Amino acid sequence: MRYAKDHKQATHERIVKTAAQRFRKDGLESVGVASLMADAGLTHGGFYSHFASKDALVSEATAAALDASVAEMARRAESGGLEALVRQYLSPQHRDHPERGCAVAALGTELARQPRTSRQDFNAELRKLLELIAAHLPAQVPAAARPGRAEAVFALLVGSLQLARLTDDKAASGRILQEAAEQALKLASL
Amino acid sequence: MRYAKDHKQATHERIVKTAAQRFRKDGLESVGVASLMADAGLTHGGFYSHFASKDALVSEATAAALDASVAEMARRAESGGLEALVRQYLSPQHRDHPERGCAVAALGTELARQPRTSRQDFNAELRKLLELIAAHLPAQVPAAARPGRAEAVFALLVGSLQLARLTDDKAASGRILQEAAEQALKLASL
DNA sequence: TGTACATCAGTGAACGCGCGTTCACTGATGTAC
DNA sequence: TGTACATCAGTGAACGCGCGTTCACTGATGTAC
Repeated sequence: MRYAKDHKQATHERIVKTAAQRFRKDGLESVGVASLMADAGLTHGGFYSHFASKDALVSEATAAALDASVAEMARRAESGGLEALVRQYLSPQHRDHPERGCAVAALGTELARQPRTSRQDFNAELRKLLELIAAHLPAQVPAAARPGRAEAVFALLVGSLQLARLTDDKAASGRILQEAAEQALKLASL
Repeated sequence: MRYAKDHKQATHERIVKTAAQRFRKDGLESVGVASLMADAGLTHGGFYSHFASKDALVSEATAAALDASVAEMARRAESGGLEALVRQYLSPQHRDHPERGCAVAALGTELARQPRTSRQDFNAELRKLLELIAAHLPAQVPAAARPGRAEAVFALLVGSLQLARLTDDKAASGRILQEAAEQALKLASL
């Protein structure tokens, strides 16, 4: 072959990574194939030698985005426990940079409208994320209660971040984040 | 005038109502002006004698959608307290019918990307909703803690409904709703 | 070592289509005489 | 009461544009001789 053997794969990953950012920043429908490929330093024509359709990219990029978040959250939890994970999730930086943050908080309502088959990989990542939280709940939470508790904690994180992003008053937004962190940790340890 | 004096206003409201449903069902960008007007029994040309732009309709229809939800939630809370509100919000019917449900849960991530000015009316409705929840928190919650607590409770509702809509496993989805209802009521009364 | 060839990642023109928006019009009906 | 006119909510053709997708091609480079 005329290119290094991992050349195409590297390009593929670059497109996915670019898409994962753009989708979280601008939404699934506002990001066109041409503008996306330009962002990745390519022309739009080559897109279809990498993906069967834009939908296929949406499916792959949203799962990749969530996968990266799960990895980062795992690192946080490893070093600072659930509290570190929660405080990072509900930080002003996360609120102000959806393009690098949780794909559920950034794209949740749009993804819910996506056909089931396009969401499979995303859902697998979501299960990993919930297991991660469940594993880092305080020791006193009984095993049987952990999955449900993890879901409630994560739901609170997602909802709070979205409310903080929706609110037009910056002070209120910061208050929501802080309050939610306290409530999330309280809820986790009940 | 050749039409009854409230004729145009009635048409305007019909378009807004149709849009409020379609947007919650299909998202803000998937709903075109022509298809929307057809749904309301009109042709697309007349749209601009009712609204300055599609964005103006988005702004008006999303606020109207949330306003209707707030009214319904107020009715629930009036008759059955916070618990009735929570159980209705986290019901399978609400999960399966976003077109008639809460606009935050249906459109939250898209609305967060909308320009500030387009979200003003929506945000006013959101504040009303939070005040409604705050007013129906248990009596023992001190006044100072109520706004923050209401935000956390609502965030949990929004996040849970979105997770229940995202999950591809129907059983897990139902479990999320039930768990969240318990946790929300617990969180409200701490 | 040097040259000819085959490969294929990436290019860019072109496609049909639906989008938001504009505008000259139609025709039903309230008002004036 | 009957007719002529003015109003204006709603119609539908047309606009430029960007969308997702296709495809004949280019040209850099690894391989074969």
